[in-house]
Amino acid sequence: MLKQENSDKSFLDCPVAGIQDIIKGKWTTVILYFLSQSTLRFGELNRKMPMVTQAYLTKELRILENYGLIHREVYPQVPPKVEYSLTAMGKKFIPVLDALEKFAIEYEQDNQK
Amino acid sequence: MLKQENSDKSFLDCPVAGIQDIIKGKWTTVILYFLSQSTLRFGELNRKMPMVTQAYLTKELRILENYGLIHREVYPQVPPKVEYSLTAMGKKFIPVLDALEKFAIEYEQDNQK
DNA sequence: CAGGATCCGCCGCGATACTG
DNA sequence: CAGTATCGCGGCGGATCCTG
Repeated sequence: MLKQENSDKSFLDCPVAGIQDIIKGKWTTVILYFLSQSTLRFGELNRKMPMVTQAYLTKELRILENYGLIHREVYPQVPPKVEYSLTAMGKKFIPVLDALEKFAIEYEQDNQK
Repeated sequence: MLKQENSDKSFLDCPVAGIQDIIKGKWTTVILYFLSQSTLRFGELNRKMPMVTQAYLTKELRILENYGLIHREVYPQVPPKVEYSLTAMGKKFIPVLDALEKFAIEYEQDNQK
């Protein structure tokens, strides 16, 4: 269930063009980062990023779910419990996160002198 | 010249939080990808991504320049000539591009069956 | 507890026209 | 050729209230 065709970059001679949409969300990489460390309940995840609203966090989670990167497991009980984890495809994104992390550290070091 | 403080993610226990702003632009990764292959004039770059407006391409280039990832070399001549290339910091972003490329290929393969 | 439903300001992104 | 200058729309991102 892809969100196809934003401005047809498909014919672009650039492999990364197609996935820009995935990572452009304001908190996508952060969410994926936390979920790469451990499966988390909604509340736990939200507590790790308190500046994000419930509503918006839900939205981004749905988007990532539609992209097939995260899995949403609902436990039918009271009170409700929902756990988020990376799918197989989501785990393939981890190298990107690692590279990003490495770059981020170098970037911030270089930038505070 | 960082664009500080959008919603203070700095205290977030996540290394990648700080650079989400850099990669959130609609064409950032594509621009960096092309420039990682070779130094390019404005027109050349624009021809490689024709669906992007001159105006907007200029904007994103300025942003990446302000972030210190690309270098803008102006040749004072008529007609004018401007070349864009990666800075040292920009080159440190290449591993991210490589990881993204790898992921993109796997992602798109998996998604058309 | 984990969301769904609304409402809304702002700016990302684009189209178009004009310059040195 | 490589930009600036305007103008405008749509939707991202957020606040706030309500539910099973």
